[in-house]
Amino acid sequence: MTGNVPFVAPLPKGFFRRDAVTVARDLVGAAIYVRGVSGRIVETEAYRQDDAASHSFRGPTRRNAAMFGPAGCAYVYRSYGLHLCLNVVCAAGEAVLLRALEPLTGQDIMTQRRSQMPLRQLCAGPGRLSQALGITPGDNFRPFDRTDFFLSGADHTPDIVQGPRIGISRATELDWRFGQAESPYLSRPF
DNA sequence: CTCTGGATCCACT
DNA sequence: GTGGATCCAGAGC
Repeated sequence: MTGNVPFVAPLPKGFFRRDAVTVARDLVGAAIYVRGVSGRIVETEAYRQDDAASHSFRGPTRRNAAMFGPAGCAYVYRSYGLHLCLNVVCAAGEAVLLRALEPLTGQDIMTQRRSQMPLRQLCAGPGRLSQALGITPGDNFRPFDRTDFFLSGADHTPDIVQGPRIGISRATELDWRFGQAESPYLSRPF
């Protein structure tokens, strides 16, 4: 296994203010730092306003307000009444769902938060990822612009695979799920 | 106001 | 592979 050393490469200005599909692809291989723990992003999904599977499809509401806020901020929502899911806001009404990480630092903390789950499953899924990172509803709207809440560019360009998004019932024909090829930390194989 | 169905995870069979 | 947990936003009346 390689790449267990954290890296920091600030993303270019305007990186997030783009099409969510482009950002979703470009975030594979990037790293996320949240309050002392970090991971490499190995799986993402894009959601756009012209996309029947997106929370933003029918325009701004109270829940999806962050999706219409500044690019580069978090959109956090509760799923199935239990889990939290973490997105990064892109262009207006668009966001990238972070679906899986390869744990980098703070593995002990993440393991504790995740009830001693094995490394491979620590961040393999949007709810698991949010729990491992300690994301709360209070992180909704939070900009990724601090050392303890940050998104870094990739330290190398991984091979990318893509396919249909998971767990949706509309717009299933769109291949807007992106992953790092052959990563053992994916929520599901492609 | 009521009703429905999730951008999920986990335990169990 | 299946079903339960758990709850609230959004839609419709």
